[in-house]
Amino acid sequence: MGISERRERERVERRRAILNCAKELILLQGVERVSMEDIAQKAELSKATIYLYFSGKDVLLNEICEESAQVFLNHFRPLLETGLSGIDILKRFWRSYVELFGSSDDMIIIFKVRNFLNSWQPIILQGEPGKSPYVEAILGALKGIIDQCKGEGVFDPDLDSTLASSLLLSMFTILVENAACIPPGNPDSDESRVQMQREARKSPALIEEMTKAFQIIIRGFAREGLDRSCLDISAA
Amino acid sequence: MGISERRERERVERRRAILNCAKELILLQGVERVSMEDIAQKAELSKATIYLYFSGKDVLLNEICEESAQVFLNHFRPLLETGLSGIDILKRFWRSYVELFGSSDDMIIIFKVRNFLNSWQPIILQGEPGKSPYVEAILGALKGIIDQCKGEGVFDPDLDSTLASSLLLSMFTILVENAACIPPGNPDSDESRVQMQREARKSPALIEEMTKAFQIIIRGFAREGLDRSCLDISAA
Amino acid sequence: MGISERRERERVERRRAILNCAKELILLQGVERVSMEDIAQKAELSKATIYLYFSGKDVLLNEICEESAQVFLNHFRPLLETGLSGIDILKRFWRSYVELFGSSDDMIIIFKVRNFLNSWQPIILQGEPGKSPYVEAILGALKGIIDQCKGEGVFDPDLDSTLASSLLLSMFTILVENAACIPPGNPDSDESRVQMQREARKSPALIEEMTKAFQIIIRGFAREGLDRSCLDISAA
Amino acid sequence: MGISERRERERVERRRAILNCAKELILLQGVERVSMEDIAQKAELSKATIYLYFSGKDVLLNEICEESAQVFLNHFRPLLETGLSGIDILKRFWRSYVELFGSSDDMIIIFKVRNFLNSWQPIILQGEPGKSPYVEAILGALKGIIDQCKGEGVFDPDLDSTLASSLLLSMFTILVENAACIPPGNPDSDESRVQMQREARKSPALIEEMTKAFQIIIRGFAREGLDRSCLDISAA
DNA sequence: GATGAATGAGCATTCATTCAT
DNA sequence: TATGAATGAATGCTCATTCAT
Repeated sequence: MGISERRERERVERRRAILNCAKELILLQGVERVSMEDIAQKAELSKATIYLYFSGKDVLLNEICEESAQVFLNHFRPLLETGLSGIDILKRFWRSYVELFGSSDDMIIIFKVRNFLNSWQPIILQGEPGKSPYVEAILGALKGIIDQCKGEGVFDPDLDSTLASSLLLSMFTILVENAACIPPGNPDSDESRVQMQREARKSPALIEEMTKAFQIIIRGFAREGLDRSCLDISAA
Repeated sequence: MGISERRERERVERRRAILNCAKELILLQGVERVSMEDIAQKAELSKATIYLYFSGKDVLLNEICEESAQVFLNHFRPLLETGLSGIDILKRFWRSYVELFGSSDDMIIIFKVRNFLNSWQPIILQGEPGKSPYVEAILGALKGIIDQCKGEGVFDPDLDSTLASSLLLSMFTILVENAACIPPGNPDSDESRVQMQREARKSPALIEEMTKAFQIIIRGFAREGLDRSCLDISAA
Repeated sequence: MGISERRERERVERRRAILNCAKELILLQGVERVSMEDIAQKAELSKATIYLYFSGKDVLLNEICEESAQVFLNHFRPLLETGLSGIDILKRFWRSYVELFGSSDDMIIIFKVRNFLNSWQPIILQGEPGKSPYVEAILGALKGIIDQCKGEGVFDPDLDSTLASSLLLSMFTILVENAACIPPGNPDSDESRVQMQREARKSPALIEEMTKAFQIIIRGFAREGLDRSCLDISAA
Repeated sequence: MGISERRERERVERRRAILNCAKELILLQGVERVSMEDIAQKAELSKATIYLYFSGKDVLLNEICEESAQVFLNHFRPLLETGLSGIDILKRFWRSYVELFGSSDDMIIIFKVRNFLNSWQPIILQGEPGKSPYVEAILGALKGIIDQCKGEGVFDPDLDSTLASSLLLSMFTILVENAACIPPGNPDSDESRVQMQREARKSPALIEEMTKAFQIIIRGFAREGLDRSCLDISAA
């Protein structure tokens, strides 16, 4: 009776297992160094089995990206309906980012994979719409927040919100790329290197650095003459 | 006596020839699609000969990057000794960037290759120092300009100039990546696609877009309360 | 009692369903492009189930061929007991072939699959006898007709009827292979391509071409000095 | 001085060696079972090296076919300029075929590979002209001979020479396919199987069989009422 | 100094077949 | 009886790098 449900559950779990292995490897070696072979080995499956769950490498990578994007989206989406001011939403959006950045690998994954998949395509304006709905939802949400800030007189009314959200996202990408190679020490093993990176991402110094960068961009968005204190990210 | 000099000169020329061929191919196909085979063929040399001049592909790419960085550096370095104010230097630095961006391929090369090489290394804190002196010199110069702006009370005194220069450079990278895929038309051939991109890079719309992005970052750097008009990039 | 019969009936029907799906796919994609996966999907069964009915791909294909051969056989077998002269039987045999060729896909199936299966086995002397009884029955009937024609003084008494029937069958194979790639137009979809081919097989031009080829072979079989008019296929 | 010549010679020899290995394997296992890996192994080279000489598998196979076609062409081309009657040329053409069939593997190769390459394309009317010049030259020559026979009143004036040459070539293909699997014995090894086949191709029985088939087709081409003795292939 | 030749290791993808349930 | 899941073995192809000449 529950047999098909169990099957379905197992299938979903296996899917997740593969995705997790792939994520792990991406963190370990970088997207461009991960092969289907590697993923299969890590997942203790045959290569062919991977293709049972994902029709191709690009699909798998996109799925990974989407999964992480969904995590991010779920993490900050509630903010959008709080009735808060745009700048407050943006501040909390940032806090979400930093939190996830420290506590999970998802932020690293999103931007690393995205950067790889789109290495010869613009980050925004993907060819086929709907292919990466969650990533696009993040972009859309970000743009919405910026527009709200403009509407509320916090951001420069002449600010191009498409450009602005693109800039922000790009900044995230760069922060991720930088963060991904922070530990300069001698990693005993691959596993430990990932662990070191995870630790490093929680370091107050790094977070402060990142926040500074974000702060700069936000200030750049601001309306002329605005009292800067209301942009202060560190403040609650 | 002049024989060894001629040898050396020829060697340098050959080096440059290889680098130029590689550049051309990078523009034509994108960094990740260029193989040593391609470069050798274009340079009308054997693959093995390439290895006589460059110990490996990464070294070759780094050198390419360096060469373009040198061009850029030479282009704006005179500015540094003009005795102008920091912000004026920065404005002219930007103009240099835009000029070169439109007239030569070097800006594309620098950032495309850099982005490729460092896809698993930090843009800033490279492992072995001194490996990319020209790129670092640009970074240094940029940092110097920012420091000067800080000193002159134009930029926020708390601005982390290392971070700031890194941010700027990252922004350049993104602009380049975006610009690289602008022509959405039907390229008849690879050659014509490169040509289309070259044309596109001169388009006022693109330059305006880029300038907006730069402007945002600069505003983000500014000291609180500063009259924004003095940051206006478009102004002379 | 009726239960096991129903079981058996269902089994037979399922078998046929699988065979029909496979046939469809063969027409759609060509024998060499059809995988067990495709067949299973089309039959709305699992791959493993297919193996419950057929011990392997080659057995399945052979069965397909047999089924079509049976259709052909049933179509022309009544002729054999009509008491007609050999040459008249042969003419009607040909008419049967052309009719089936135009109206069903069986002729295409027989010869395409046969050609594929035997690409490394002789068409005639198969290893294990009795493996393809219907195909052999066709060959046998053909041989019988030719022998009758010999007996009736229409065909060369020295004609090797085994060779002759083999030649005829080979000719059919070639006609099928040629016919399979007739529509040079732009097929909107696989389905429409099959439809186009079905239409094309009814075209008078193609039938005339095929008849010419058949006529040539028949003339080659004829007894020396025979009045050719009695070999005229087009005549009733 | 002769160094580059030696290089070139070696290159040509290597090319030939690869082609010969591939031919051997085709005879041994059939075209469809031969992989680039197999060829490399047999040639005692790495797979990559094969790609140094042939840009792809299809190119390699086509080359093999062309080489054999060239052998055939060179073998019978002198006939075309002898001023002989069409039917005499055809007879000698046939003798060329039989001779080569017995003494070399080329006839087997041509028709096996051709049959494979064109498994879903018509034998005649290839897509891109000039891709297989030698094969096309053979077809053309055959058509020319048939036309000459028509002109000389030996063949039916209504004979469609394109169809006729296609039929002949198809017959050759079938003879080859059949001959390729003649030895029904137990081959001790792959090598010995090929050897057995080579022997079998010289057997008078097989040659007689083939000649009969050819004779039938030729008779089918003949003008009505023609004295058959002049078509006798066995006669000088 | 230059190069033709060679290659090992790798990659994404496919497919007939098996087996526990 | 039926199947979901798994896989081993291929397959065509690429590329940075090496080395004898």
